[in-house]
Amino acid sequence: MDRMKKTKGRQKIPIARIEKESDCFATFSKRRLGVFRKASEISTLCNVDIGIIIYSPTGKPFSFFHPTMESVVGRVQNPNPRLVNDASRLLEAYTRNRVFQLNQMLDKLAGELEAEKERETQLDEVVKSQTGGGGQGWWGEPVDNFNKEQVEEFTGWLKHLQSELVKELEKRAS
Amino acid sequence: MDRMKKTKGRQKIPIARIEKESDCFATFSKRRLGVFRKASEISTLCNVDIGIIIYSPTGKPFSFFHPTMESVVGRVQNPNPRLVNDASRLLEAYTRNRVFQLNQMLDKLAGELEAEKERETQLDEVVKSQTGGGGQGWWGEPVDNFNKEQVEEFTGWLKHLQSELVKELEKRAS
DNA sequence: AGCTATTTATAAAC
DNA sequence: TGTTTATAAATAGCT
Repeated sequence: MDRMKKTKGRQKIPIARIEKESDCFATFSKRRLGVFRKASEISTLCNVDIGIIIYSPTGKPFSFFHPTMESVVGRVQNPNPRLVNDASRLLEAYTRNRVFQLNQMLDKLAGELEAEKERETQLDEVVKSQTGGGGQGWWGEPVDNFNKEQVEEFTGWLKHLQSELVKELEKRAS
Repeated sequence: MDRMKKTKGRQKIPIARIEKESDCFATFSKRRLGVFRKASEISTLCNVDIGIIIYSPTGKPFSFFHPTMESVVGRVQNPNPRLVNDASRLLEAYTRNRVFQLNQMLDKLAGELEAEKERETQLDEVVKSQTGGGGQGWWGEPVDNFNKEQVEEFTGWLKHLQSELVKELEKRAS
């Protein structure tokens, strides 16, 4: 016997702007996850790097990177890096510095709230060892004085620092 | 009467590295299109901006941006497009994403502090300690989203730094 | 955040 | 690469 269908099931919709706001938000949430899942799958299946940035209807940014932002942007794993990627690395330096600042500010503010907070985090160690605790950071150094070793050190340090920062950020965000 | 089925149809596969190269390539082509189609759909349906960069198994980059790269990274004319390639743009978007999130956390934390004045003083201190009390460089700017001047300044800085780094890398290669 | 009926994506084979 | 087919997976409309 044919019982009443519980729902209409999935319906075909035209690929055009969804005007009703609530429907639009709902669709965005579901499909964003769908896109990220597909991205994750292809990166696993084919062992490729992928990065996605998407802004919600309210303007909030969401991102997905696999396996890491660095691998997508910097192509560190690429055995034949091209010169153009160096621009990416430099942007990465900018990013890291920027995020570093923000972390410092977060520390400062959070410290005001929680009084004596433990200060010897892994991140602190990394930063300390790099800045030498003394003068200005690496960004204060004139570019012209870069030599081979410094360039290598620089990129290696960025790589390391980035992973630490990302870890730290994830921790703080949760 | 049941006739022989022409094909097995779609089969379930585990989401794990496809070892056979030809299968991997075929899957990549199909799924890359699938991801881009999904991206296109969500951007149309919800009128949102999205950017994707994906590298093929052979390392070739493919990108999808809607409606334009500029809109995704939220920035206008770049003086030197070659300098900042797709990956760099995506990185910048990532930066924005991070900065956005951190700004939100900062706002939340700051809201729990009482005086706005006090907050600004503290931020100022952090910035000062960052820059060694001296410079007024872009890295010393208060936390905020990029504005036009910053972007231009940064681009100029990047251009200079990149040319220097390229020189170094060329030296290193010879 | 769940539930289905249905549409859509895609693995296999050509 | 492109096409077909049968089945797996995603998701629109409801709750």
